[in-house]
Amino acid sequence: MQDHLRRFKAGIFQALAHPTRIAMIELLRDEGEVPVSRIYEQLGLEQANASQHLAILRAKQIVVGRKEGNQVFYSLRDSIIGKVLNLMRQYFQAHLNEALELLKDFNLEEGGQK
Amino acid sequence: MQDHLRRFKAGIFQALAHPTRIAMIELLRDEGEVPVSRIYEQLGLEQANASQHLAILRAKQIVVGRKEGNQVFYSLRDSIIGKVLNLMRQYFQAHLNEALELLKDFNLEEGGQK
DNA sequence: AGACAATATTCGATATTTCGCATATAGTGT
DNA sequence: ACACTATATGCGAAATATCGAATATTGTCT
Repeated sequence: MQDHLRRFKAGIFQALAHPTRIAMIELLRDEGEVPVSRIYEQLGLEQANASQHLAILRAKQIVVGRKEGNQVFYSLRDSIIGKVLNLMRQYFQAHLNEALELLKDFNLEEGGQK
Repeated sequence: MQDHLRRFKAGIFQALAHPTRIAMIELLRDEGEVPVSRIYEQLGLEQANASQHLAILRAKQIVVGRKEGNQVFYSLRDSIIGKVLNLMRQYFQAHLNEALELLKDFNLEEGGQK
């Protein structure tokens, strides 16, 4: 019973657990409602890739799409998600030093981006 | 530049994106500082599995361990993470109906737990 | 209906995550 | 040093996530 709830929450976090999707959410938070083209152009993504990530956000209902003629306009469904990202920014700032260390490690591990 | 920051955030969310780890964080939020044994007994986990999940939380510095004699006591490093989970609960409640639909789908897909 | 534009879905390859089991490390007591 | 307890780590298998390329869907215009 409790576990279902936790799976639900974990699912939301999973949806947030990708840099591209975070960028998308931040974009929607800042710009309101935008067409898909705006999203992948702004973020420099392949159209298909953007659509896949949007599908994930849609599946978790973090984002909603509104069809208008040829295009689909996306927006955040609930400002709470935006707030979560704001809290994360606070968190990041609160631990800036450690975060920088972590970043260094990340980048070392990966060498180059994929 | 921005991307590093997003990777950092995504990494944190990734760490939160597992029901077991959410349970752990909620336990620490509610009980303060507890030894590992308390964690895996309370949550019904294998000792090794609990330790692996704790390692992940430790790597992201969401959790800190304090050695005392034979045992290691864990606690949340920053209450902001607890707040994030609280926000998530708000989110869950705000969209209870849709959430229930999602849960149904989840459970259908999986059939049984793994 | 046919051409075109915007978005979505499918497929296959590669990478990452998760688990259980086995083993390793570190601290305590004799 | 040895046994014992608490916690951590390494390994291999199965599941999941990610990407780019190709294709499908849906809407618009003529």
